[in-house]
Amino acid sequence: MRIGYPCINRSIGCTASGTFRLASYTEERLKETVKRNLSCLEKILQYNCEHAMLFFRITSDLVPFASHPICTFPWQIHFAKEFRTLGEYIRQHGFRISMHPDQFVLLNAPDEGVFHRSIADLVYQVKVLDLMGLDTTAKVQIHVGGLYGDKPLSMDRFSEKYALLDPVIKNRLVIENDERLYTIEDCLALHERTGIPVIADSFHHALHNNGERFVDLLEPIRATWKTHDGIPMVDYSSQEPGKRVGAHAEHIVPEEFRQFLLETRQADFDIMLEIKDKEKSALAALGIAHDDSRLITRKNADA
DNA sequence: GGCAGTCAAGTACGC
DNA sequence: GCGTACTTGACTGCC
Repeated sequence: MRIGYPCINRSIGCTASGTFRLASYTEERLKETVKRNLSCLEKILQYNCEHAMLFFRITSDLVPFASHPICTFPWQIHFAKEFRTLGEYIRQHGFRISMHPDQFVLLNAPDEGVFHRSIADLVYQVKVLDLMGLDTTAKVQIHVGGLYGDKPLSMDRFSEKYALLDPVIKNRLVIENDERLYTIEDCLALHERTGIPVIADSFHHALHNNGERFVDLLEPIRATWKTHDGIPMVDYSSQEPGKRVGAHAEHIVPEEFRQFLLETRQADFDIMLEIKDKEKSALAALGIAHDDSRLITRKNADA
């Protein structure tokens, strides 16, 4: 078990998500921004290494507009060396890496344009992981997509579109349950039809489910991850008090997290803490999990 | 320097 | 049918 947080580190004073307005796009601007982002990503990984946080989600903004037609600059070639160096660092220290395209990536969209733009974005995200030389345990997680007024049909369309994907994308893609439309059970059903691994979000599951307990789904979920996929990834969060139902917490709730570790103790997986104060909660989580036998520490990861 | 409006992309839903 | 929420940080223009 590794523990980590997504995309942003609030402690180190830089961001790997720097971007700019489409209207101010220039090749120069892109180069400067990507250079800064990659340099900051290196700092974030160093910070994570020092604190034994070995799971990290890389921001989709690492290369702004990478999948937009305006971006014709060969960033893959220009920054190949930087990506390779980052990848070496990641492998050397035993990090697990994920990426998460945002809501606009919809494989099951009936609109062909939306579908093709989604493919373009997946190509970009997979390319980032490939340039780093990471194996297929590094994943790109997406949601099933929209309902489009007919859920069974929209699930059929997901399977059909998934079948069309390049193996390079398929090897990295995993599907996640969401809080309103598709449950873990829906994702498991899609796994049966496509072979795609299922990444569970425990918080989304609490808000939208088919009556099953989260712990009872861990074994069926684990079975969707093959050896080359690595152990399952799990997204974890809790409710921010007083906010809309589904709003992610500002801080980890230690007692809740301790209970989560206890309930799931028979399963092994990597935990992504989707909590707003990022590395701060991840540090707290590591403290809570320090005597959990599943936890991979920096020492045994380096060894 | 600080603030508020806005940002590539889509869908669901209420009116 | 249309506007807004969703979710989010950060860019950008304006004061």
